[in-house]
Amino acid sequence: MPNQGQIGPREREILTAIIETYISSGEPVGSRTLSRHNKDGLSPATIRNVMADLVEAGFLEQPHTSAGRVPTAQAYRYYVDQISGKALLSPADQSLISETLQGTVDIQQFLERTSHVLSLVSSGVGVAIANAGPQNALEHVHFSRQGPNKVLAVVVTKSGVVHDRMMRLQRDLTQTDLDTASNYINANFRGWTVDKVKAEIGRRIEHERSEYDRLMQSLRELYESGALATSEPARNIFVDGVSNLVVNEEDHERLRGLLKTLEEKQRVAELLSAYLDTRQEAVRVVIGLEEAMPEMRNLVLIGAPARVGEEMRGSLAVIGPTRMDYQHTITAVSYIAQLFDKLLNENA
Amino acid sequence: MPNQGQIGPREREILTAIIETYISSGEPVGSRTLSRHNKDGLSPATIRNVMADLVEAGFLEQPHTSAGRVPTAQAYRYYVDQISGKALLSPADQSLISETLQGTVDIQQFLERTSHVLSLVSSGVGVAIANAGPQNALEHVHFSRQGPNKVLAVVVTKSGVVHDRMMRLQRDLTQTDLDTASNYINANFRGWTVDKVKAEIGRRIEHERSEYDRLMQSLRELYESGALATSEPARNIFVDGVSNLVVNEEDHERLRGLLKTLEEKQRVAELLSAYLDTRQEAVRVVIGLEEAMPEMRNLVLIGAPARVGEEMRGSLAVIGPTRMDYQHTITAVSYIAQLFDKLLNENA
DNA sequence: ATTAGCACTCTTGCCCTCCAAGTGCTATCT
DNA sequence: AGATAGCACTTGGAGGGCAAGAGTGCTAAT
Repeated sequence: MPNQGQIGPREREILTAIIETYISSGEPVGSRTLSRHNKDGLSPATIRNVMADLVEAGFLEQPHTSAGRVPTAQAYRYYVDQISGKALLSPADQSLISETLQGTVDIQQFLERTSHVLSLVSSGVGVAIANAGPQNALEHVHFSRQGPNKVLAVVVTKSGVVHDRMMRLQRDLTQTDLDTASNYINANFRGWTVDKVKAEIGRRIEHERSEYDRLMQSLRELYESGALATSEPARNIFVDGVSNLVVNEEDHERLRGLLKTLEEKQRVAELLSAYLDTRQEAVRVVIGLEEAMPEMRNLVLIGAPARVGEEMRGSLAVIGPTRMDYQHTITAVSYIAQLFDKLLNENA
Repeated sequence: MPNQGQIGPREREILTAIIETYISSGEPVGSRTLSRHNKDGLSPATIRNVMADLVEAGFLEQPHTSAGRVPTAQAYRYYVDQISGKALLSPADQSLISETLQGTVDIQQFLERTSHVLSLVSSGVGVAIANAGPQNALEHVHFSRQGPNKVLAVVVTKSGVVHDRMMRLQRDLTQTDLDTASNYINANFRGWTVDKVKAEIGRRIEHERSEYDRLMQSLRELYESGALATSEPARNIFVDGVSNLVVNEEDHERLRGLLKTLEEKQRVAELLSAYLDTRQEAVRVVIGLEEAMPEMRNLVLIGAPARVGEEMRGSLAVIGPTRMDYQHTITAVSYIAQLFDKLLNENA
């Protein structure tokens, strides 16, 4: 990080102007155009001098000798730090967001709409994830016999997430067996976290070896078929607005790779969890995304964790081009993150 | 349709050769190259004559005067009719497909994997839909109180589809109220189709006006909150492999529009339901997709209905470029459609 | 009926030139 | 000393001309 100290007020102003011009135009910005569009009448020559310094300090680079300057990742980083927390969301966007999110019936739908509206108000891809971690408290389970050896397990957690799972058992259990089992689980373990329930049931069926206890046999059967697995992560990952990325990407091969990655929702989830700390409160802007995934060069992640209910946490983010309206997007993400908790408690 | 009769065996052979060459090369095919690559040593001049006839008959067109010929939609149509039912799926693909689909736990997952594998074996977008029409027979319902005025409704149909829905009621019902209601519904209506159940409950609560019947009040409350709505169609539509389309599309604006449409799964569903008759048995190839959706120019739909269980029907399809390996894709779609019923009955 | 020949058309790639935009440097101004 | 004006230099992109390649239609010959 050379010459960080050289950033005085004049340099900062010019750097900001360059970045904003570049964001809106998409083309390398030169000293002349900048001097024209900028209100304070600095001459091109002066600006050139400052630009040279900024190149030196690592904030700008030039595609080739006689072209304008383009902001580097470092410049975006600096810019984002400068503007953070300054903006207001337009009333239009506010109402678009709250109208879209109002009246959702469950978390999945809420996440889906969140990702959608994120992609609408930004120029990037909207992502919304519920970290369906096993830390969720059990509300109740329900088993229902669907046919010979076929059982449907429904696991509901306090936060309102539903996991349904059709299973094939080794042995055929009657509906009465199943009801006995679910009553047992609900009576004993309501409020426990799902993984603790799982562990405890495992312990009990291990301990209670008597082959003649019908309940224990049923439990064992259900346990071994994975009745309590809540991990179907792909169901709780929503990605929307991929088409937004088409505009800024000229290289077909790269675009294809990018879309492919975004289609593998699991990888998107990894990305978020790598960069978003669920304990942090504010919006986070990650600028060098290509370090984690090379196909994501020139993309930034603007994300925030979101608390839902008591225990359940989620993340939401926009993945968009470095050339994006940071101010607007950051504000939008922050706004939705704040709504998250409130709306879900209201509606669900 | 002018001059359809002009298609003799010679013309047909040449037309087929042109189409296949064009599919594999992607460039307008001229008489010279065709005469070289085609085993029967016809001279370019002869081929030119035939080509002229084929242009006349509407099977070919030339982008400009001195370029080769390109097949028209009519040509693809003809070609597909010729080759239908001729091919075998490669063992590699067969095992890829069955390995992917084996071990699925529920319909959603099955559909998801189907769309994925369809996109893998073709050069297009894989689509799988469960027509969660209200014609499904009710297996049982289950209501569970999640908090003040908050109720989770789970509706399970015979075919194993689960609809869960978090509702907000006007009045607060106790879990006992809810259990009474669900027992009532399960005892009286098991096996009915969901829409008939809905209609009948509507009739009964209308008829039984006594305000003092607690059960009826609960039912009314649940009914009015939409407890029996099974229509969250977007949950049962899976689209995968959009990135495949990037390769063949050079115009960014069109590509963007296309992706946008594909992201609106509802529209994809409309497309399938417009062109696929669930009563038909075989694979259907639709060639002029732009008639229904202008952004889908140069795309074809290769789809088939799929029966699942008894009543439940679904559709699966590939949406890909006109320039695709028809033989291969048709066979794959047909193969998976046949597997559909079998696998789901086995596993679920 | 098929083919060979030929003149014609059209696209593509290439090279060349010109031009606009931008730069760095130096001399000058305040 | 900082800001500006002037100037020579660089570079990518747009446009024009040119030759090559591929393809066509037509006519005449087999």
